[in-house]
Amino acid sequence: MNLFAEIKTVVLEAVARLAAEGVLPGEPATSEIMAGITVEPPRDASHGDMATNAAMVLARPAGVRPRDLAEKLAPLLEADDRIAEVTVAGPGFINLRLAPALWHGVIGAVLAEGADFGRSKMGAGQRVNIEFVSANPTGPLHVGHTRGAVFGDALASLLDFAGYRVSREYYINDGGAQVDVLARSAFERYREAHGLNPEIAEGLYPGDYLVPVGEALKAEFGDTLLDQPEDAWLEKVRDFATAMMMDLIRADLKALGVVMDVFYSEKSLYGSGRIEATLADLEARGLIYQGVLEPPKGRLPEDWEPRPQTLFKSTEYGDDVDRPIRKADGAWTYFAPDIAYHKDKIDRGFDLLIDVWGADHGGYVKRMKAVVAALSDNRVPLDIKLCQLVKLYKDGEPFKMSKRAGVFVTLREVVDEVGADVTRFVMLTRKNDAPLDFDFVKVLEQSRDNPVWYVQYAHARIRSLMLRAGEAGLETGDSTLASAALAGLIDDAELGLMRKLAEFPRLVETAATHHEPHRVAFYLYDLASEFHSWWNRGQDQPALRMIRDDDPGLSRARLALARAVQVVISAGLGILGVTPINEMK
RNA sequence: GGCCCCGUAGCUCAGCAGGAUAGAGCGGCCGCCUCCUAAGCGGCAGGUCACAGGUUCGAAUCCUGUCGGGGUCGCCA
Repeated sequence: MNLFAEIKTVVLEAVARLAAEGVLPGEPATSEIMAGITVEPPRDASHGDMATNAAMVLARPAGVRPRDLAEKLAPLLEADDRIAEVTVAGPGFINLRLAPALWHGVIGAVLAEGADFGRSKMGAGQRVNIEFVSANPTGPLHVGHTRGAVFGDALASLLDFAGYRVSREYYINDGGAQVDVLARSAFERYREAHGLNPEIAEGLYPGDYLVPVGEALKAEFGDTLLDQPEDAWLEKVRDFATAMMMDLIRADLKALGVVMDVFYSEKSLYGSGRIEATLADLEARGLIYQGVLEPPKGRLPEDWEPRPQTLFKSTEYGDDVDRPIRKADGAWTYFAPDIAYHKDKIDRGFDLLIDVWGADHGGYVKRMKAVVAALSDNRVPLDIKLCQLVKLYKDGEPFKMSKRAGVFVTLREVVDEVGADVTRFVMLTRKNDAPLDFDFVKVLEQSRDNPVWYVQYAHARIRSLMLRAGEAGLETGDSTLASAALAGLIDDAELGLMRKLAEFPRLVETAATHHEPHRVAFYLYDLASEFHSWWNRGQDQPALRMIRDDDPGLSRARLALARAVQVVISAGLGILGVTPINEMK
């Protein structure tokens, strides 16, 4: 149920009737113009429950004045039972006040639909591939990855809720030089496991998370690799260590509540002919050539020298320069397998691709979009969401990470310290492209400026309320509450809360179209705020208390509203992957 | 220098598909617990939405330019 969509159809029908009666002269409104018609909550609640800009949008093509058109639309709208009052305001807004019963109906819808309230068919079953995390398999996930993991996972849930068929995917960078470095690093730990002194040379991974890998290598291979030249052991050790790192990463993700549908190996592309075939495809379109790039503008790198190389003509699709796909030594750049990988996603039939990257990869957005546009003949959109840095604090003090010493704050440490639910919610309290401050102390604080706690508190309060109601002899089952007579809910706080609940389905759709799960978190904060406010009105005015010993009917109505709030909080948290709590500790 | 992101209250940030008098939290000041969780609520103060143009009936929102902050810039991923 989406009340805004429902009322919008009323508006559109009224417009159609005017058109049929010839009241809309001039050119017939195009579908583009019609799409500009909105039905929204007005910014100022005193204007009414909903406002539509229909008259202002249609006035120009019709060649009439907005207010005149609004005056003609008004009586048609007022004729509908669901609309109690229509006023024309400002430059031509039509403000609608809905019949209270309509708001009351929201409560019924929430209680009937439960966790599915707000679920949308917007996506129409389109298939979406969301690739996220995709960290190099060379060590445990750290905080930066955590943000991407939470964002991608919540976005996936959001799109699923909005009616898309979603696949969560992780691209394993197991084909490049970094996994050879991993192998060499692990080999030193293998030597260490045999009682030898490891030589962690500059450029190797020093972290002691490789110590168990060394032990495991010893268990697997005994001492058979010890005196062998690198050629003999590199591949074995690399595959072994990569597999162990992926186990580690999978476990880290699981601790955060993230489960991937697909792990896609970069290495699997090598030797399969897929890279060559994809590049041949591009070549057939005239998009691959040998050429010499202009040096970058401005400050020239020290070792710059013009060099002919194999280039992809990404400028054909909006990039700034063409991009190399082979290194000087003839090996592929990382871009080449990435092209093949995205081609594979297109071939698997997805209608929409989403990549979630760290902001430091921003320079690669254009070339990736260019290649997907080229390979899909502009049919498959690719949206790339960049996640900004996470800055760590401990009670206001910046928390330094030293990557060189292999000391960095891992996903696991964050989750162990504050829990997966808190981690997830906090990671979504900023837009993805804004930097995020994460304070280990403040995220656990129990105060209003900690949104996680504040939202959870509302949920727990309602739980507590239901227990109280039960003790007072009131039935609190959903079916009982769903049949409550709601006409007594007329206080501003109550109507406001119902309006807020009615916004949820619409919010889900906007958040989904923008690929912005943080909007759900902000909505929940607002909803919680309105609930706390309502609660406290009962503190000030006993007549507004939710449990009224003298009026079981009204109590039931208010409990139904409270329960509906709880259900929507729970549904919203569900999208974010956060478990609602029932009791504050 | 090129490209990308950002610039909204003292601070941290929202701003819904361009809509009416721009919002919240923190900090400051003033109130509310014999009462369902005061871990909360209400109120007051605080803004040239970086700046200048443009499109529009209407711009914090879209376009161009300037300034400021961050990221990134062939053979790392």
